Amino acid sequence: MSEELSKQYNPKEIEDKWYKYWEDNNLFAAKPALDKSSYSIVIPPPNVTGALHMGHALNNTIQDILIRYQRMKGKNVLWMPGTDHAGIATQNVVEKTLAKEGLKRQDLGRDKFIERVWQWKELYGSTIIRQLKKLGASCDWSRLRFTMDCEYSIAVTEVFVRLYEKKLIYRGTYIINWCPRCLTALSDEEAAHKELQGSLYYLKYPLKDNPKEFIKVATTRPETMLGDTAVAVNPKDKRYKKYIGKILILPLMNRQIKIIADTLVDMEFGTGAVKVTPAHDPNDYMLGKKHNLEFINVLSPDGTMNAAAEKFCGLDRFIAREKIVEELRSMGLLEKIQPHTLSAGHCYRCHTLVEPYLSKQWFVKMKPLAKPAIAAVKKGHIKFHPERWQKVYLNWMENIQDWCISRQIWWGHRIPVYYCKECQVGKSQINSKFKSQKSKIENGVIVSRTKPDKCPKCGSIELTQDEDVLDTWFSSWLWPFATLYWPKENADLKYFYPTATLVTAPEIIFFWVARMIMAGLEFKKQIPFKDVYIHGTVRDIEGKKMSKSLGNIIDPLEIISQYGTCALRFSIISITACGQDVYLSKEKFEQGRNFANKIWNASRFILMNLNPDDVAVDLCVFFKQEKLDIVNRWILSRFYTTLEKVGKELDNFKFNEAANSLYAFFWHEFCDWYIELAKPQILEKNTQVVMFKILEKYLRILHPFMPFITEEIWQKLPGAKGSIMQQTWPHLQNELINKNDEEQMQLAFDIINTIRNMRQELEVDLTSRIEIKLTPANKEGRDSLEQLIPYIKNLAKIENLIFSEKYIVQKNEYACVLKNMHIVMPLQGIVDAEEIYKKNQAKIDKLKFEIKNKETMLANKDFLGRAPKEIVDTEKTKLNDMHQQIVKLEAIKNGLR
RNA sequence: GGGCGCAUAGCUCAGUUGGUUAGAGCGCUACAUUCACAUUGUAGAGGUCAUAGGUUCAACUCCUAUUGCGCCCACCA
Repeated sequence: MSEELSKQYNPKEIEDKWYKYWEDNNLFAAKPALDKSSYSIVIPPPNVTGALHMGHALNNTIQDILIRYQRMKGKNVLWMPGTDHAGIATQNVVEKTLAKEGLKRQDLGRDKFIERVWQWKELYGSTIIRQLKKLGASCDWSRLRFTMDCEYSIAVTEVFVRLYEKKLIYRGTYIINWCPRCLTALSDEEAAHKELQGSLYYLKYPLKDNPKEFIKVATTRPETMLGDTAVAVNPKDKRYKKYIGKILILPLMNRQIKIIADTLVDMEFGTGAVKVTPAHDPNDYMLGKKHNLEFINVLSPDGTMNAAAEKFCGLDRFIAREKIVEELRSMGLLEKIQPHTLSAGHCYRCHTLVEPYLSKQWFVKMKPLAKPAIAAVKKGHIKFHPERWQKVYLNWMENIQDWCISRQIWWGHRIPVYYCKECQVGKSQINSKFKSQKSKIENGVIVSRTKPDKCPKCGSIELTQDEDVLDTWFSSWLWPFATLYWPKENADLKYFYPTATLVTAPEIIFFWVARMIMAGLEFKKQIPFKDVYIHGTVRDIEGKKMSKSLGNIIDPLEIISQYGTCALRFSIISITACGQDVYLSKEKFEQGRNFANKIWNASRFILMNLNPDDVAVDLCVFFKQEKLDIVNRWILSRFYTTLEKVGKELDNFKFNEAANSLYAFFWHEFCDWYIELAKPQILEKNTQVVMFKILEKYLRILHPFMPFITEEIWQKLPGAKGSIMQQTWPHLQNELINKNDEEQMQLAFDIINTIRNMRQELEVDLTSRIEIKLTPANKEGRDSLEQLIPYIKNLAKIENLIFSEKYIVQKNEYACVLKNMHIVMPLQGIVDAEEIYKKNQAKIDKLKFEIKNKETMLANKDFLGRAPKEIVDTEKTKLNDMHQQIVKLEAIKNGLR
């Protein structure tokens, strides 16, 4: 007898204890074992700067459920943990701390700054890891990786070199997204398009031949006009035909620019004439190349105007915009300003408006990499859950653009490219004026796995490494195999790769998921994972995305300290339908807390009443030897039905349904009915065994969802050996599932509930014991009811239960119809007979209507031909029941009159 | 401009390939309380399944259109 369990579940006291126990006993450790098949998951590495938020909580709970489930099912599991160096984000954070000391990174210099970042990482970088442990994550922490680890860098460099050698990496000058705050190039994915209220400015450019005649152009960014080198019109446009080839004078700059014709120009938009700024707009860049125009860069990297902007030099782009508009207005060259909404890219890290900017960067040619990655998904080698994300993936992959991978920041993997001064090599010259696209730059570029001592061509030792670092995602896309020390082909890599499932959020399908598939196929010649489970976005109760800046965060750690980890995990899983967004409020975690408490108290009750000597038996053997009563048979059947259901749901990534199945079984069947029914016979051996075995097995299937509470209770069970983590997932025992027993019990429950209803309806004292007459429709019904009598009597508080053969209702009696059953109760107190009469009449009318529908359905040849036999049969029995009910209702009705 | 998702009880949402009387949690109402659990129990009220058509013996479920909300992608200056 255990009496040490407190009245309420107290998570704080036990969670850390059990987590430590698991770690101390190496229960998370994964080693290749040839006699077992592997199941591995790589964690989406959180940023080292990160702190646990609800998105992590959801993401990692799902992974932990999968891992713990597969571990118990006998798979050799690996959950690979790690963090991401998060180039720009981390650099920003460290720069902020520097700013507090009044320093800039340039004050420290590159090496010192990077040292500071590493220091910062040592101090704060493991915060998120500690928090993941609070969440119960069962990662193999001995394998913790970081995307800037030495060995990881080897993989990154290897990949760069291989791609370069395959001519899939190239350097070139193109319009890229430039963040003037972070002072770096961004990939297309890192420039998040947002709508903003802007203006459309109509400018007038005078013709050289006739300064009184103007061509009007419309622009949203008037400051770029300083870099205009042409105006373009559509060749079909009648308004402008006569001007094609003529020369305009660019105001403020007094530069001569040509009017060119190109079909790209939309005649409908603006004035139909468009200013062409090849250095500051992707479309204009294309026009510039096509028509051999000059490329004039008028912006500095920090978003101020540069020397090419002459008198506007040094002004911020937005101030310059105002000044230029003012000056044009005073010159009479501003036609009008219209409000205009446009969508423009913003830096995904600092939300600054990015500038399309001409600069020399490194790119990955994506089309050849995308091809096999598209095929892998189309052939079904990789499956998305829910399926709809497959379309999103394919759509992006089929329209993929080259990937700009160089970043002008310091924190990250240095590009493994070296330039030989002797061989006349230029380095990335962002701020240079562009005169010619044809440069000899590729001469003297050395791409090498290790730093070369001298130039292989001329032998010069004057080598400088490229200043830039690689996009963070250029290391993340190698995560599934680089964490296993690729390019070394070791035993771990062979055993655990490819991984089984990737669990992630929709936001990073392009950034990460798609690229991992490409990398896996390119470098490992194998898909990186078989299933991709995309969960929803966590939002607040108003549907807004949870974010620090909006201040609508619910802190998972706060929920953990208030309600416990198990409550957090259970709640968040039970409200996360496959791929749907999650709307959270604090109150939603009460359900998880209440459930944990319910499990706690039910277990406490069972343990208080348990005789340990009785329960040390094998359930199946016991079941075959003993003749169990229907209540015990029923709950066993229900348990195994639930076990089967939960297994299927987990295999199909239906986590919320699995959680709800577990919840409904335990609370509404095991506690509400079984324990209540079993109380009078709780000391009988049969009940002891069944009650205990179900609790013990149930704890195991609940464990992946609620690891701490199940471990705590498990350890208190008599005969418990080791951790619940090490137990096997219960085997399905089909012979214990008995649908007939389930139906019988359901009938008993219905009777009990009906009697309770009748008492309430008739205002009969609910505590008093009364006498009830039951009229089963046939002998079988009667036989099956006889074994249920004690239970029904007890729960429905019936003094005496009499079977009667006739349907006749006496004068001071009231009756109800339940399926093919007739329940008669003596009338007590004052009851409005007329009202009951009317109610019955309404029921009869409704039934008649339904009978009519059923009859036409059953008379229909199409239905009989198409519908499965089972359905036809059940429909027929239903119809029969209905007819019988009508008869009985009529009898009751007539009795009342 | 293209694509996707959502609309079901007062609120938040489930509902597997069309087939019981459409479910859960929270909230609300009534009753219960030395009994494992008030973080409880029993019951109740509350739904024209967004709207309009169509397919079908049968539609919350499939098709078409409409409305409202949300998300993603896109070079309209």
